[in-house]
Amino acid sequence: MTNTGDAQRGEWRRTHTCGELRSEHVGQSVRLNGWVAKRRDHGGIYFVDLRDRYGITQVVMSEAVAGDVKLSPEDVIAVHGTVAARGAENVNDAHETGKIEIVVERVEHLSSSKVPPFELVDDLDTAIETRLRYRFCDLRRRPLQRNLAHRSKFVNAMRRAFEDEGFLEIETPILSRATPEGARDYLVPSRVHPGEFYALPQSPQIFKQILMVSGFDRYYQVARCFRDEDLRADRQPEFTQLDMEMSFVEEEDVFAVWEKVIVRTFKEAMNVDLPIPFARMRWSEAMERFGIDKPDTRFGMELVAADEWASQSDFQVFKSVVESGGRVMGIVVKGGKDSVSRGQMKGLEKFAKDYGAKGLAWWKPGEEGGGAGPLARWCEGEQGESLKARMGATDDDLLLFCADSKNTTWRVLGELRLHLGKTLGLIPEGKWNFLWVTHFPMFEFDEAAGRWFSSHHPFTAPEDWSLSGDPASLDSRAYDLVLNGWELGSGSIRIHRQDVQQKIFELLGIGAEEQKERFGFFLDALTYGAPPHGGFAIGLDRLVAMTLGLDNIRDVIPFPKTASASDLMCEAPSTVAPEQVEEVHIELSASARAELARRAAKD
RNA sequence: GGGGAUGUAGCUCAAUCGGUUAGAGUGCCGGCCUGUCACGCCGGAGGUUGCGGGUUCAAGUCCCGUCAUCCUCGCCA
Repeated sequence: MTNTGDAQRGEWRRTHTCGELRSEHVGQSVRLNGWVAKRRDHGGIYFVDLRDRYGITQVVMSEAVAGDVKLSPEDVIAVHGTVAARGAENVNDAHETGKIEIVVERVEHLSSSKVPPFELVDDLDTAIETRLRYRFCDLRRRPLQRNLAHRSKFVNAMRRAFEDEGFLEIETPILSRATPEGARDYLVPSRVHPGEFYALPQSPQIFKQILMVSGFDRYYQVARCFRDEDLRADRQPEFTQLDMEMSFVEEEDVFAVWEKVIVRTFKEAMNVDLPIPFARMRWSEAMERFGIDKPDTRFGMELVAADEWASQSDFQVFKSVVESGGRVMGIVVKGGKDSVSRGQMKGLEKFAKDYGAKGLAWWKPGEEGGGAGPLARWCEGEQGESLKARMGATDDDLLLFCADSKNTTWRVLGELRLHLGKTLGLIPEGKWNFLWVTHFPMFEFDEAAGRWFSSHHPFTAPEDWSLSGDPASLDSRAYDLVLNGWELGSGSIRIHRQDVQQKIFELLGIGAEEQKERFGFFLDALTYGAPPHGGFAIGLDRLVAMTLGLDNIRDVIPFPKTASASDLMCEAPSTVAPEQVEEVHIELSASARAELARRAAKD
């Protein structure tokens, strides 16, 4: 074996990748470069599986060649040799290159590897912590290489689709300014302006609206967004949106562009044909039928209103809830008489309580003695028959009810429905149920803060530009795109009238002074010829994860952070030199200093 | 900020009621082997049981604290 230093410069360079060679190449003299995936030493003959991101090719060394070769797993080597056909009994169908192998004449060591912290195999079950610490190894594994390749292909198809629709990709600042509403901002202290901070954008919202004012009537961007909030499986502190905005449009124009883009992307990146148009549903219908604003429409078991029945029943709990303005609703578990045991009912009751229910009333009409469950005694005779009729239930079913405030009832039954859908296996595979949810409420009242908040964001246009009536009853022109119960993205028709925008700010408790201070430039822009406009942004990480069948977005992000927003590989965040802190005019609090001292003492 | 789970060899896990020298598989290292592809056979190395404290004759095991990771509620316009 030789080292690269011995070789003529460039002589080691590959003629083919490790996924490329086939029977038709037999006889050719080739050079391959790659990582040592597996070694099988038979004494007189030595097999190596050579891996790169294109595939795996088996290379064979005779004793004469292998004699002084010393290979470790994950070493980077170059092999010079000849492509040979394998005998019929030695073909390996697991690899696309399995009909051939390389008979090696010379091996060069390009780089050696320490023993990796875990085996770089496809079906790995190593703790995510270790995988993230050694992400450079983890990313070498084929599943992650495939995920990122898929992501690239996906994003690329989207870009081409937007370009072909006449959209321009325009970049907006990462160093921006803090916004009072919404998520917590990531802040960057200014060196030049003592005591002042940039904020990383939660989204390019204001910039893209200003681009509309500037006349870039079709904008899009693959935009990185930052939100300093606690993490989840589908949430990272920095994430990517496919962001877009367009002028002179209404809802259906935005929907039509996205349907075109998504159909094309699914076709090009996955060869999946999606039917369009996607379904549309008003927010109020989504809540009433599914109890949630992002319904998974792949299965039934929809919520059914039982308020009327409740108000006529003798069950005081139900009756009083309806009288005090609450809701009584239920879901029917088909065949639940037998498929849901009494023990499982306990679990469902706890589940319901975890989501705020005071209890879970249930009834199995078919069980002997007029049915089982807490509701059975109120369902005798005609009462029971009318409830069954109303719910569309039979004696084989299980009926579950929640009686509470409107929001709690929706929530509990909506979550219960999803839970049962999953655990009872009611959700069919291979379906892509896209759904536009429209007409979200304009505002929500926050009891704790004692004021109104925008349901979407404060730039969302109202259905009624006059904003007359009770804020609670106003519909907005916000919309979400939902796929199989996941919220993929959201958008709205925006406010392009300065007077209306000011009114909204006032309603949100942002006074004239604060408006000027926070949004002066934006309100100003609206007075220089703002076209009607609207837009949408899709969470790319989620969409890519979904299309790969993953329920965690970590595996479509090359360098994700942990639940405590740390990067285990580069160990961010980190302390910095005291001078660096001073330079940006920052002083650490006593508690921060104490924490640092405590950690330093441990090390 | 709250709740739950986990933490033992490089990796994945086991270790009975608190009781001998903490085991297995895999990986790694050495030897043998000419057709393997989860190669095989023989041998070997490898442990601060996350960290700190406590209870006990005795702690991987029980208690308290702490750290990390995962899931989740709040939060995420």
